[in-house]
Amino acid sequence: MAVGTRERLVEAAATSFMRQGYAGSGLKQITVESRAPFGSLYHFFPGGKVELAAEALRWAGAGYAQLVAAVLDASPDVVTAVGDAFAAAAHTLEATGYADACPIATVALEVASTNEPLREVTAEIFESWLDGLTARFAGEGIAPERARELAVLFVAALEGGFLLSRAARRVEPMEALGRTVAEAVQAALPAHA
Amino acid sequence: MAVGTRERLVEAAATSFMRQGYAGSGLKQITVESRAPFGSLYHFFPGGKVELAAEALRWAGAGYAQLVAAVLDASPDVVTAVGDAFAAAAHTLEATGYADACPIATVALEVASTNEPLREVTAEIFESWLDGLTARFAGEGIAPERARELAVLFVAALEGGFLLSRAARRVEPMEALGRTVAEAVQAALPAHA
DNA sequence: GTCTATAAACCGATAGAC
DNA sequence: GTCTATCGGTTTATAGAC
Repeated sequence: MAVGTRERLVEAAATSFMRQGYAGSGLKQITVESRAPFGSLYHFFPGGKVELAAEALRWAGAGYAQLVAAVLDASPDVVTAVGDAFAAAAHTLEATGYADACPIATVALEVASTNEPLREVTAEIFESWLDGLTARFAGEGIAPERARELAVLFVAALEGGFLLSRAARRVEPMEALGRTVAEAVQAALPAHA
Repeated sequence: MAVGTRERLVEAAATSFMRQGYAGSGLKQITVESRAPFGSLYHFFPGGKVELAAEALRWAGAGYAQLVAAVLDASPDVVTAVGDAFAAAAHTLEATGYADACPIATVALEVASTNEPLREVTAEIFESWLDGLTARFAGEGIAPERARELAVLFVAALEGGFLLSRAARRVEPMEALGRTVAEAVQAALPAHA
């Protein structure tokens, strides 16, 4: 088999959760879009919706981390790279009609006070993102505590940018954030004049 | 009457949407918590869930803007004020078990690609917040374009801070953002050395 | 006009035939 | 292990009694 039923279920679930949220996504619809029989869902995920969501979030979270890392790796200096990451996010928003954004955020806010197992999954994903970015900034000679602060700023601004730009259907907030976050990173560099 | 049925419905809806999201909130539950007969909901809001949500979002959005403005007004200098706002948000998160955060964000992400009327309501609320903050920063002698960028940074970082802190159930991200955003405002002040 | 009862559709989840 | 039929419960919304 090229792509198994199980993988199609995870992918369709991740897309549906990103665009419609957790409570707004129906399992029926996910199986239809996966071209999977409804019963197969409970064959592969005996834990039902929560187990499927946990796997979809982890899969999408790892993919998004790779995507951001690739954009950051493409630029030689870290300040330009940060600006490019926000520009890439803005471009993706425009290209997809403001549908493709963070695959974790909507669900994370929904489950933060209502579903403890899924809340822990989203916490692990965000923490892994922050760890990777902290190491990257620290590799530029920035002190660890400062590198962590910049990583938090990067992720929070990106998430806030998705929120504001999707609501307004304009990329201006995301573009403005690219400038201010890049400046903050610039100011933290040891070689900063 | 002290507080009318209609106002209780709006308040209960706003709280439910903030904690459980739009799709995750049931009208039945909202009427129970409002101590309102179910039929009264459609008496006051013939447009049903969407009309109730639009009014609840606008009401909560205006209230949150007032809350933030009060915190910012309490401090004489704007840099301290920005730090205080993030500290206040962190304190509220801890005091409410990470339940009381932004009353708009969860719904805004849910409806951004699925409900055009409500998406427009969330866009108007965010834009009113940004307008108020832009005017405040401009009042400090910061150029309009720069003031707008700082307003976007403030709101995006606050929203990203709610997301990261609620997921992790730790206030460290929100506190770190208070420091970095305050620094960004400091650097933009005309009197900045 | 306030409230109860219920309609009609959909939800997550399961049983069981093949 | 693939797939259908359906369970019991909940959803939004409405009809109609009082």
